[in-house]
Amino acid sequence: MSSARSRRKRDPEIVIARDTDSELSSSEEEEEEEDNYPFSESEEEDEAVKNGGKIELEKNKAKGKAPITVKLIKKVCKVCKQPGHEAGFKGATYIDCPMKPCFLCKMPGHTTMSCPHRVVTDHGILPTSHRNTKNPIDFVFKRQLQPRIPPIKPKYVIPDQVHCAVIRYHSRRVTCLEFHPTKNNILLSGDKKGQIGVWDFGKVYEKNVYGNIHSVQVNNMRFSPTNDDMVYSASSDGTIGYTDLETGTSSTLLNLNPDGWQGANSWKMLYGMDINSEKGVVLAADNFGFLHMIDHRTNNSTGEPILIHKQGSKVCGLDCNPVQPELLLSCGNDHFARIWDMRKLQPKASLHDLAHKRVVNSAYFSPSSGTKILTTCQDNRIRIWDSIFGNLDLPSREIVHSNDFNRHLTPFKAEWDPKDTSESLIVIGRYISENYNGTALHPIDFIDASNGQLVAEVMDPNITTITPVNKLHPRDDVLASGSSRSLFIWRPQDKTEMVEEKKDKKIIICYGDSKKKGKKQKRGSDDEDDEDDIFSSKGKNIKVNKYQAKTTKKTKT
DNA sequence: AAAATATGCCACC
DNA sequence: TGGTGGCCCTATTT
Repeated sequence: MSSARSRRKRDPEIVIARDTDSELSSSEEEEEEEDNYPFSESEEEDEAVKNGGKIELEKNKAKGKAPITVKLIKKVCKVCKQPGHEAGFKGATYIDCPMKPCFLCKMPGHTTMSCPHRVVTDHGILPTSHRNTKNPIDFVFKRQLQPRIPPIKPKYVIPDQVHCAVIRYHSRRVTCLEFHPTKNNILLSGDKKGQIGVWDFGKVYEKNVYGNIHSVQVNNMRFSPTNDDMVYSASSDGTIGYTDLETGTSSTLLNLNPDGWQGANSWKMLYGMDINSEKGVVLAADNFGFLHMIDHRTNNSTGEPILIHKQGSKVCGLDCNPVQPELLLSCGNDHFARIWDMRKLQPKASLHDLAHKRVVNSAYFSPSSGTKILTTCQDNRIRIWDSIFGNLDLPSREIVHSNDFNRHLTPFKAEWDPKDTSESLIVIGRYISENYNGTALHPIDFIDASNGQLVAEVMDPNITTITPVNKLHPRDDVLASGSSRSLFIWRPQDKTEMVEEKKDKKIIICYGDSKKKGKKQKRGSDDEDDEDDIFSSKGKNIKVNKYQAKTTKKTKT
């Protein structure tokens, strides 16, 4: 029990609900800095390395002394297998393999530690050539649309404090999030296993998990524009589900694998999905490059699938323009984001192809005017096109940002703040960690897309996992994050404190792990009788001193 | 506490 | 193009 008390002392704002787990090892850990870092100065070792390691040295034979046998295991870098250096974490700081290009900007000649994009506040914008402003449409845009966009940027409100959380809510990692269109405290979450969670984070304890909708990962969810209770979901099982959140009843609107498993080469998966309410269609795209459409009123598919990306390549995302219903944006594994005219949907008939260097995880029109485009690419760059009416050959800005592909992680996607009328604030999780007072944490970055400035980096010492899934609330100053199997709700610090004065404190609920859940899977919804498991892994007792989201400076080591 | 494993999927040949 | 190998700051379990 003393451990629980001491944790509270360190982190007074967090109340652990249902703390049945009393064996939290009190945290004497960190800062032990066992300096065994394998750059040994010993002659023997140097020689050993020269000789290719793993050797036996026999000394002083001639002098008749007993032979000294020294066995050395060859120390090689786990990344490049070369001796002389080692890559990996040293404490909370990751040492790159010098033989590899920089893990952040991908340029050779330096490592991530010394990458110029790592330490600067503007995250390294790469300016592109000057825009062509002679375009007449651009002129119209500047006269008619631009005045609506306020010239002065609002002061950003950053939700930087964990307000509440459900730990290990899902049994597999979270893949997508969606806020309810009208109920402010309802968050939908999809996971790798195909389950969809409905969480009332206002009441914190109220949650529901639907496990019967999909058999594998949910890639996208959208509420019906005509009925708040109904949700469309696209899954790697090749189906679009249509679920009533009140009753849990679900129907399948589209099934791309009606004949079941015929091998990996033919199994279709659905990724990007969006709804065009003007046209009354649900759009979804598969991993073979095709776009599928479903009539939203009859719930029947309309027409044949259309090839919109390279044949056989995955379409990662779809986005309908919020202002111009004729405009559709897609992105995919063929390294392109494409702008489409809905009236002219046919192969190779896109209005524009936005070239990228790697897979494009996401592409979004800006939320209010629909005139900007934001993409997230696996080449560790966020790209912004400031006007779809201008010259689209090159992005207006490229922002170097750590959001690599990793098979174990849900792909990173930069998301607009839907409340920011200046259409500049974006949020995206960061892959690489920073050393925050001895703890490796992966922050969530708020970036001003208009200039590449890092506005804020938010993190919580209890969240040691990478947080690739983030969504900003459409109306409130709330950030929802999916990190591994857990969900987090962030609110601005000052507001949180106001709430705390009159109400209780932040609550973190913890549920049992997936194994335990297996025994009573049938009940699907409430597993509250499961044993709690409070931050059971490394994060629980980390000592991190006060940090400030807006002005955080990394502790360099 | 090191090692396995779950796994998808992208890059590359 | 299809097959194969990597897997270069994962998370979790054993």
